[in-house]
Amino acid sequence: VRIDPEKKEDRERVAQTLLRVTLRLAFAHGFVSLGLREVSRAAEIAPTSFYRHFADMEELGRRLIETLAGPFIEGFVARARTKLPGGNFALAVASEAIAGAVEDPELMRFILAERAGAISTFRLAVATKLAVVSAAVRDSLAEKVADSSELAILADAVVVLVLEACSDVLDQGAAHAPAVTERVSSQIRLLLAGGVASKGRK
Amino acid sequence: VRIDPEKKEDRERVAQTLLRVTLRLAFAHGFVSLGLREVSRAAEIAPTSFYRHFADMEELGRRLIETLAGPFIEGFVARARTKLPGGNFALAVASEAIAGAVEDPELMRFILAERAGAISTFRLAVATKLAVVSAAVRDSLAEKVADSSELAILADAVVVLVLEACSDVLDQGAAHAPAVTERVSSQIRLLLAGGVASKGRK
DNA sequence: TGTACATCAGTGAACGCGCGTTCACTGATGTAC
DNA sequence: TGTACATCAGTGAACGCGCGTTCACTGATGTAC
Repeated sequence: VRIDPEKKEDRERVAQTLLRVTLRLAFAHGFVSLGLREVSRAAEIAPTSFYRHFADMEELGRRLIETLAGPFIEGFVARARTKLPGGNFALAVASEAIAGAVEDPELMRFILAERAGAISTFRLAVATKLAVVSAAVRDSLAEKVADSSELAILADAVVVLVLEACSDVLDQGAAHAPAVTERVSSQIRLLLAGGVASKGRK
Repeated sequence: VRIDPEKKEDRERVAQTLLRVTLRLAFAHGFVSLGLREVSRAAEIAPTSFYRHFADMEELGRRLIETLAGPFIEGFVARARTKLPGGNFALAVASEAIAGAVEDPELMRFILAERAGAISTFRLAVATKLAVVSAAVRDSLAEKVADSSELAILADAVVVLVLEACSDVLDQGAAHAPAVTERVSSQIRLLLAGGVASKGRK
């Protein structure tokens, strides 16, 4: 017995609705405060139908990270790559990440909140997704910074500053995106200037 | 009718217990997931007694930030100050903050989680407390960095990096505190090297 | 082509449970005079 | 000193409510032959 592709699409659509609706509700009150019934109600399905898609809210949360947060993060890394060559990749990542935060604030808030939240499995899963960004920044700096241990801490610092900028944009509104981008760009430039200078010293 | 100082102490002790117990439970499951009955049970008082101290969980949360998080943050700024003069204040803040995270992981997790969490009033309140750190770092750099706008973004970047280091220590355990301190110190040094270098350029 | 059977998303009823909150009461302590 | 009264933290009983979960069922669709 094979699966009808049309039915599969329907099923997938409901699951996506549950994920999206959860992000919307989590934006206001936080993911951990949400219940299966609250989410089902907002998605306009019966509470019992929830189980056709997820075993519980924890699994839904894991799927949020895997199917939405992961691609979202990889997306702005990919877009930053298309800006090369000829630019500073770290600055491109910052600007693309901020654009992502403006485009999908609910998803960005979820990533920021769970990255620092109390649920350790979520923290770890988000950190794993963000490691992609850190690695990409590291590669982009490999030519400019000789010391490989310095390379890693520079890249990680860049990622942390970029995430902080995204958080600022969420709090201050999309109108402040240019100012926040300018600010984080300055921070990254200063940081990298230090890294390059330290190479020069050697 | 005046208040007996001894009774006042008793009352204060119960309130402190509620705050402490909330931090302990929030460390595991997150503050927003906690209920008044759960907290009261852990504090070994009747659920109805909760109302003698706080109107609801939200007020308890606000008091956590005001009476525990605030002094905690001011504490490591103050300790960093005593290390001066003769040292780099930003590095002292980093090392004292990490020491604070090791000493009181539950409070540090609460600060980190609510700083990035979904409850906007908590985010704002925590940000206000952390602004003290940023301002202190800014003052300490005033002599080394000429440009005052650069000064502010440098100080803010330092604070963000320090908080990230605290988060790393919570996740990796106190044993890694020296390594994490070393790492964040390097990041701060590179950042400040860039700041000082940019001053030299002008 | 028709018939019997399998799969599976969605559902309503029902369950036991823990929640936040109100209420009236207790008992220890302090104040007035 | 004694007596009457005020304050106030703590409590147990009780409430209505929403929760997560189980269950048996429906109906649409796909497969076997």
